[in-house]
Amino acid sequence: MKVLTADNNPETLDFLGEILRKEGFTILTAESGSEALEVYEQESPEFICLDIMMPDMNGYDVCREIRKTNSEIPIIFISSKSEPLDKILGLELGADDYITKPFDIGEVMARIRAVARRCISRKKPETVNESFTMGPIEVFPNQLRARKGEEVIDLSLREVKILTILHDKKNNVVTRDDLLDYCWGAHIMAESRTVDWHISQLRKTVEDDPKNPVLIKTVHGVGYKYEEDAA
Amino acid sequence: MKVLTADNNPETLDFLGEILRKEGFTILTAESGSEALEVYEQESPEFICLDIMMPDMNGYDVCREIRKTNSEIPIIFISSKSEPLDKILGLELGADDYITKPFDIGEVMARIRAVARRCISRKKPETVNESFTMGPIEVFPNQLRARKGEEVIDLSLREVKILTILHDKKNNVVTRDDLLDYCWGAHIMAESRTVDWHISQLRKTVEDDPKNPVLIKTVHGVGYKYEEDAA
DNA sequence: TGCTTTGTTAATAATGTGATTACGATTATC
DNA sequence: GATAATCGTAATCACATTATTAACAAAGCA
Repeated sequence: MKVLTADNNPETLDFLGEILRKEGFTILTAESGSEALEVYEQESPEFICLDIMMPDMNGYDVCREIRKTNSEIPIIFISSKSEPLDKILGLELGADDYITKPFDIGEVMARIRAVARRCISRKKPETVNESFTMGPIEVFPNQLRARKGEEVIDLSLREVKILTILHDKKNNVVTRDDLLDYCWGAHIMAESRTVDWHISQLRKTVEDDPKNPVLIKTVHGVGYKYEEDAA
Repeated sequence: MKVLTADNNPETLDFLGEILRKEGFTILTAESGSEALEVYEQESPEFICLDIMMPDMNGYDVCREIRKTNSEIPIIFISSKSEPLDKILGLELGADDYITKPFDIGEVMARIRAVARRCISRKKPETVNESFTMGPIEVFPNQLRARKGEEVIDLSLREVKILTILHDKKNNVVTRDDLLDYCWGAHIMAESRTVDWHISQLRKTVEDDPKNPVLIKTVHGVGYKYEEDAA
């Protein structure tokens, strides 16, 4: 498993890295916030340990940046900032744990394992060709694609998520709140007509006749649903 | 969300409970390890906070016991044992976090939220196709549908709620106020013939002969009722 | 019978929905 | 590096659906 550790102190980096390597991890390092982001982009680590006080970009911002596009990857802060408010901020930014320096290396490992257990073990095997069918279309979630007859439809991540949850909850009504929770993340700022807009867009690409949707039916006053047996 | 907190100190329990309640959680408490297990079995909480030093069964053992059958439920230790080895043990037993007393309540909340974010949000949306039967019809609340023989009837959310409460209180009279409370929300403005109208509409779709209702009988001067054994 | 309660209809009000448009942020292209 | 294209979000409007109310007819009860 590839672990990215970012800390402006090379010694800490070495120390942590050595221990982690012994545990069987592959280590990527960064000595600044922006370097951390670069490595993240290029190497796609599966786990991130972040210091907070780093030159040119602090750990909070790195976390915020990563969480914009990736709510899955486990992030742990390891910082000498030990005030409760610092910890709260870190955790609210979407980190999974916050460890203060000086740390006990055993505890760090235990915490990393605890977080990894939660995040990694749950990861479903990413078979590229996984698919499910919804009436006339076949959706390939990992490819962000769908196929309708001969036609290939490119989908955005969000659209795939919407289709996925509708498919998972087939025949049941899915409320807008549910959709926001599952497709956007529970903590989005405002609920508006955003969901409607996306459904509308989706219907344009997916439905044969967007005016008379077959796949995504609207349930007035409640939400949307997909009916499996709409023959 | 139901949270079980176990601590042998009632004051800690009260303190934590109060805060958690303010955050919108439903609180279950236990003052000993065995009590915690009992409550866990009976109430199926979705989140557990465990003290370690408790009479008759310590938190480690409670955690171990629960993890034997449930690797999903988030567990957090909140203990005054602050040695790294204690923390490591707790985390290796399958806990998701370990907080030492005295704790900062904000940090505790942030950590609970962080863990919950991971564990709960990932929960697979389950398709629950529950149903109940009322005489000749079968109602699927989550689908906003009913089936009468071969016929499928689409229902509005309100209609489903009306049917549900009538079914729940079978053979008892449900007053209009009850219906307003349950189907509209306790604080609505309207106190009028609105209920009657909805019942009327419902009978049209649901009853074979709306003039001679079988499912929804009116009880003059009181309200409506559904009789289970109206053969 | 006389009074109250309930059922039904239709008019009106309230709200939900989807298309269009516009905007900001990010990414791609030159 | 500046400009254009794209994507997600927000705001708005027109339209459709649903809810509420009033009015009156019908039914229940004393």
